[in-house]
Amino acid sequence: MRTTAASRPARERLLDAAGELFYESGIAATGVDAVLARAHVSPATLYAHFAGKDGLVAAYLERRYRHWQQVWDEVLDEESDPVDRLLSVFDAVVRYRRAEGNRRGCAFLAAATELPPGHPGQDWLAADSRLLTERLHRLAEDAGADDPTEIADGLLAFYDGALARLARQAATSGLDTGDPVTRARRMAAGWLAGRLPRVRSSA
Amino acid sequence: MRTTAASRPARERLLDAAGELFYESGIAATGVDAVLARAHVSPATLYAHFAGKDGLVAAYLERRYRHWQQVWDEVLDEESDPVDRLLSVFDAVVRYRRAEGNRRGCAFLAAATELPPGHPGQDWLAADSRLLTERLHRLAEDAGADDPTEIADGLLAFYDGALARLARQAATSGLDTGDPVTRARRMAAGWLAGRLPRVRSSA
DNA sequence: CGCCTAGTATAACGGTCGTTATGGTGAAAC
DNA sequence: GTTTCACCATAACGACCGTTATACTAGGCG
Repeated sequence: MRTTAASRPARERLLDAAGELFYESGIAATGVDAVLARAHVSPATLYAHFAGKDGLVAAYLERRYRHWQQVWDEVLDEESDPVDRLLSVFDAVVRYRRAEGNRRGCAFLAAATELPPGHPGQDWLAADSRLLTERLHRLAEDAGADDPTEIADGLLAFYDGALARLARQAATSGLDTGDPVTRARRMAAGWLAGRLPRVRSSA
Repeated sequence: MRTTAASRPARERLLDAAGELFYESGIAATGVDAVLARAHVSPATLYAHFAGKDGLVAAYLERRYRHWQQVWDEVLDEESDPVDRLLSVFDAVVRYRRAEGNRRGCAFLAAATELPPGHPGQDWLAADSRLLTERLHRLAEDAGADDPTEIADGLLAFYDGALARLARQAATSGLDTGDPVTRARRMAAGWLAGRLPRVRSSA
């Protein structure tokens, strides 16, 4: 193997470039040529590793999904209080976004509006939704909620609200009331307070 | 003028077709040819009425903005209770969406992720955000809120959450807990309850 | 050495994009 | 009745899209 002067292999360079460009400029708006140029990869190599652009898009979403899940896992391991564990989804978003400079909003929300119905990347959007609902449901059970489904669904409403606000901010760029995610966490904490059997006050 | 056998003039036919296709299939994914074919309009006519596709997109967003504002006005005229007037934004969305068959999510949220930064349609996205924040702020003042900015921002969080959920549903298509907008209204009403000086219970 | 692998560079493919040009047509205005 | 205006249909434009083909090259390994 060559890997071109001790750099990373072509497949990872492609994923790096795709992750940067798809996220920054949108999936549809980013041409294959731009990804190839940024990754310093020839067209033949791309199509040897992925099933065309759609395959690259799916791999890009898969990578983001796994990374996001991993960050949430880490945050979750640091929390012991059941309520804090429920609210950890907001802390995970804060940490996830900080790692890439807090620019733009949720890649999955953007992809949900960009990808056509049959696209292979849709599987990872569904996986993201499933991860959110199932994990929140389980954490609500652990917190002793009477109706875990309602708790999970309510928290998801706050979560989605924060993500949509981030997407809106990109266009508005006006005066904002701080970080939408932090604000959503605060509102969710208040909403949760009266709704769980026994609550220790959370940070 | 011809207007082609008693049908509507070409400009309105173009806006009708664009409104249908842009909303249904996305702005970037819809070619000019598709709009022309649906509107039964020749290319020269389009470019005589609009400044290219970008101009048509901006006009499409402007039309949606004005219609949305008008629906909200109507709903607002029917409400007298200050709290109901604050929550009218959710009722307006329900009515607005019902008029077009409840398909897909918010066109402005989708456009916010699709349009590049300098696009002429961005003005209408900003106008939408401004309408929401300013009107909610004024309604919060009318309701006698101590901190109208906080009330308006909180309601906007519920509102954005409902829209993002709609966008997510298009991809997930799983079992849903009823209409996200109605659910957001219920949560917002509960959130509002303890936060305003005097509250009559609202429907 | 010779083979294989993973990669390179360049070029072309057919298709579609947004846009413009050309020439024609029917109805209203003068 | 001629002009004028709004619109039509068709075709072409250059640019870019995603994709494939061709030919070449540098290490790893037997």
